[in-house]
Amino acid sequence: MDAAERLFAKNGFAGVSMRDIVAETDLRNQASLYHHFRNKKALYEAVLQRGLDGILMLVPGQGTATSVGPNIDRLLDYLSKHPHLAQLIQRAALDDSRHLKMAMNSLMRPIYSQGRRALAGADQIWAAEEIPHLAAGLYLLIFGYFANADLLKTVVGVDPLSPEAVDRQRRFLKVAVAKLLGIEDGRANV
Amino acid sequence: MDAAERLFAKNGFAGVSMRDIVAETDLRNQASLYHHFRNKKALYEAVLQRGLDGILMLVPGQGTATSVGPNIDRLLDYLSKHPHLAQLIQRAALDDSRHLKMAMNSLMRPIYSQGRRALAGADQIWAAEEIPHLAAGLYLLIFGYFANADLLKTVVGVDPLSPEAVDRQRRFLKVAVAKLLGIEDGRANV
Amino acid sequence: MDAAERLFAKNGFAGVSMRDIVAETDLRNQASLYHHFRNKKALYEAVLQRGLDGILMLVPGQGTATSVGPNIDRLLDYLSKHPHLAQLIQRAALDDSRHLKMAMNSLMRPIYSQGRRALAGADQIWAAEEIPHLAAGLYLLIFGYFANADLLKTVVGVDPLSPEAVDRQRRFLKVAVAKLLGIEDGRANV
Amino acid sequence: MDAAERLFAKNGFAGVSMRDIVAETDLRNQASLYHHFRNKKALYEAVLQRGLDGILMLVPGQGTATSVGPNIDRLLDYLSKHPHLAQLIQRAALDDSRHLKMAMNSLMRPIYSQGRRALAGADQIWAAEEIPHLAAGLYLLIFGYFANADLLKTVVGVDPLSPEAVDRQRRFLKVAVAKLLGIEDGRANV
DNA sequence: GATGAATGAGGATTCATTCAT
DNA sequence: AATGAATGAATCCTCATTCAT
Repeated sequence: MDAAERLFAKNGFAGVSMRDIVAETDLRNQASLYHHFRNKKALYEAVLQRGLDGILMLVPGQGTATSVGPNIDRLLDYLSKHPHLAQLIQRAALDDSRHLKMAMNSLMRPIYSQGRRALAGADQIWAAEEIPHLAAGLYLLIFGYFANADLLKTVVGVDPLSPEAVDRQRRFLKVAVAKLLGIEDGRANV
Repeated sequence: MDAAERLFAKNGFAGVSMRDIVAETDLRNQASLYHHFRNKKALYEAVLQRGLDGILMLVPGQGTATSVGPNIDRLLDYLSKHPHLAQLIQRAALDDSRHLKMAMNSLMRPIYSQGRRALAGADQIWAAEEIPHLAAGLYLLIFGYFANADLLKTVVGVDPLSPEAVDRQRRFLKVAVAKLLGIEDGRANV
Repeated sequence: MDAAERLFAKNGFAGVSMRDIVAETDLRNQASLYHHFRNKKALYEAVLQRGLDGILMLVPGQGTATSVGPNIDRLLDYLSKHPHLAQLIQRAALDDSRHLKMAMNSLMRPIYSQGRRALAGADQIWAAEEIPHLAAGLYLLIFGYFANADLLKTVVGVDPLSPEAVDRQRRFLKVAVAKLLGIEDGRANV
Repeated sequence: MDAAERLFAKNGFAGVSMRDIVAETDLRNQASLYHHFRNKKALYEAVLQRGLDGILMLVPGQGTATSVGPNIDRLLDYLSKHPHLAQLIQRAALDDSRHLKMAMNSLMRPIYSQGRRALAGADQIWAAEEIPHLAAGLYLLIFGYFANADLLKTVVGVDPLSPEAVDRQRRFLKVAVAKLLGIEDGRANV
């Protein structure tokens, strides 16, 4: 349910009542919801899984050799089109990280493989033990921007989800990632 | 109240009841809480403000010229000693970003000033309009690591708050920030 | 429906939901139940009536002269083969005694006639006004054993429905009834 | 709570709602009830325990040599003064016999000791293995009369709780018990 | 300053039942 | 005859808050 996704993203699991959700629905009664989902948690998990699935479809499957750049493009496109998603995931991470374990592993895979490639190169930027920190950092840079869009808006005063802002963030991210991954050609494709 | 801070950080405002808080206290009655705080929201805001104040004491006041490096050190020390704080702030950002506006402005000030100094330099890495994205990115890299400690633990399998992990993150951050700010001396002080 | 009988016997009318009943059925939907019974009460009454009918077939029709002994045998056989029945009836008696009035009248008839015969004899054991108490007592001795089988099991620690226990109860009842009805030949047929 | 006792006795655990109970109380709100009892089950068990305690105070403690007769008198007095009690216990026996185990053991103790005394006598009426059946029978005769008062009323048409009826039942019980325990002097003290 | 009791509103969930298919 | 979906009312229980003591 789209309504549930928006509400859970904005208010968190505990901050949303079944009443609230039903109120944004054609259904006239909470009982009807229970016909489709066994309970609130089941609804929440369905919403979360749907969101994660959408993201997982963007990242290449295991074994595929990829560079990070196109992944960034795809992620930014998707996240800016699904503005609640990053918040939903951020909240899920705070509430109960187990829900996200599988999805996160998949998400970080390309970063790891890219990191390993960097390690194989001549100028080792990162030690092997630093790769998880790098992966976490890239994840935070990408998802955090959208998850904290509200905060950014009130602090900076500009809508971070406007196409122009997203484009700026895209350019920023490309350069930043290139720098972090040690690809010297700063403004080129990564 | 320390108990309240921990609970709000772990479960969010809506996910914590006055009863939960009282249960982790010497107080035997919810009514006693109302002697110290007008209502739940007042308690929450007091907790949040106390947390933010601790952080704001770390960053230099307006007008002080600072480099980012020492700030990173101070922040990492403080956040690793107050493990709930980053979560509390992340939740506050998701729940209602207005609470954080002032604190965020102060936090980002040194980054802005550093960014402006970079702009004044010969090799302009970032355009003026990208400075907010840079500031957000640095904030995410620093705070996000702690806010998502639970997630990191379940994904990577290592406690991100152990002294060794924090040290690794410190080294990683220093290098990353140096790269992002265009200070070429990668492993040096930033 | 056998499932309904078992459930109503174990949990009482209010303690059983239509969902519970459907769950123990081939039917996949509660709506299907309403095809066969107008509502929950109708289902309950059908179940109860079916149970009572089975018992009423055991006791002789009006006007038939009977001794109590064979009736006891038939009742014990039947009740031990339908272990829920006594509970169902006991619950019905507690919930709404009107349902049982007719059945009870029929059940007590042989006791009354036996009692009247006793009254006609030389040694009047019971006064006419005591006959209802006697009838109630015999009813309690016979049905109560099965209705309280669960309690007996937890208190005595032996399954009261095992063939051996039922046989003991049968012998006990025969002697007890003989004594109460004033038939001196204690261990003989009553 | 007296109101709860009456309601639970009449309608059973599942047949009584917290609303119903509150409605028969000075309390204006269900929440108040939860201040005194953790949940519905706790309230029910408190009510049941209070009822059982009242009965247990009537039967002599362990080791005390007693005859059954005075116990019958005391029980009849008490049960007729607390008309819901027998129903409550009967329902508890049907719902979950474990609640009653201790109370039942205490109740049946005098019967057992009396039974053992009978066994020691010259004319053994009951075999040792029949003693539990005898005890159960006496229990049923005594408590069943009150537990099934409603049923008796609709069948016989006379109020079984009227003083006259209780007196009749008392006389009936004394004779019946004397006969069952093999005390020949039918109308004498047992 | 602390506590036990009370309370109205709302929390999630289940109830018996109906209706279109 | 059977089912999936819907629904209003009721279920138990928790919420934040207040008040007298």
